[in-house]
Amino acid sequence: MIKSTIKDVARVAGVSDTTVSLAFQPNSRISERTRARVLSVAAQLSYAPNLAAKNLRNGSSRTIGFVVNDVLNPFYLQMFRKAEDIALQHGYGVIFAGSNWSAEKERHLFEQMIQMRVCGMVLCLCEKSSDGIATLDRFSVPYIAVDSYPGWYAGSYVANDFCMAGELAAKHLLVQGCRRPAYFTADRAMNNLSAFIEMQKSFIAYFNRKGIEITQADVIEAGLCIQGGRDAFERISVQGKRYDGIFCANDFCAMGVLEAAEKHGIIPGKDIAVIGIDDTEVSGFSKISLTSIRQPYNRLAAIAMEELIKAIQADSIPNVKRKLPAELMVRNSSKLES
DNA sequence: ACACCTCATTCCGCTAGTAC
DNA sequence: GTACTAGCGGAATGAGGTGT
Repeated sequence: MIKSTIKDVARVAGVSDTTVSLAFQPNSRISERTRARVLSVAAQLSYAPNLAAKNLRNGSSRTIGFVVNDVLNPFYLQMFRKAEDIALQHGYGVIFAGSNWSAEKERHLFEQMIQMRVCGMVLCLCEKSSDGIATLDRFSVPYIAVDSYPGWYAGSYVANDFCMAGELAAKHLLVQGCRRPAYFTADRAMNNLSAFIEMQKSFIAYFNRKGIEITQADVIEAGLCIQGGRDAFERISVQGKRYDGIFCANDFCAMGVLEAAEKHGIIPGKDIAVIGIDDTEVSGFSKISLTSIRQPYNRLAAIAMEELIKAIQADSIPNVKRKLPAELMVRNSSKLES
């Protein structure tokens, strides 16, 4: 525990506490000789400026909150890393926290961050309740939603274009010759997320426009993990359903589908085309070679953080509504032999 | 005259202590 | 039970002192 204060350093260095404070600020109005002496004493006494007191005086924490749904999810971590880089460049720190898909925990995290006096927040919303957003509005905390946002949300966002993602998947499957497509969505706890619904709608609509019917029966609750994909494929096999193209709500689910299909003697990339979304690092691994839809998570995090900091510095509300395009990464799992 | 530095004061939000 | 006050640790700043 650091026990030295600015006064201790000032006493030992033979200067005032003001001079100690100035010594820790670059380009401040003290001589380099005094600065060196003060910093040397500070080092001897293991003194570090007290951030809490600094924040107390300034009325600002220079900290931005970043709340996601699942801290273990690789693309949330990827966004966090980029957002933190941008924040640091502007002299801000970032606190990262996960709601674990719970509206109650989400609101609790927002309240905690308000009490910590964060300057603003970047949000991956669980979309199950508007209470959290109402709380941020009540305390005039600037925020930007990233990745996706629910229908009732009226604030700023930098989101992925999930309609485009659904269409890219559908178009690719159709070109590969698929005529019996299915959509493997998240499990019941999460499949109301706008991202999954948008992808589902645009995927189905594209096929319907091309005269291929997809009904609710072809929308399979699978989940976002490998086991979920395996189990869902086993279920449809037992039911006797045969599909020639499957679009999964994420890459892990798609990997489970690849494995289960092979177990049934159905070869992905030959008998069935499989597409995931997120383009995780393992998807490109040659043994897996999963076709996936790449979302521009780094750009998304960077734009959101830049816009948020701009608004904080201007003491205004962020004003950005952007959807970033997705990109299809074609690999072996979806190349059907015609 | 100028650079460098000190001093005194104010401000911030919260809370323990005190007075009524 | 309520209201008020002091003090916590720094930053900021204007006024003023000191040395060259």
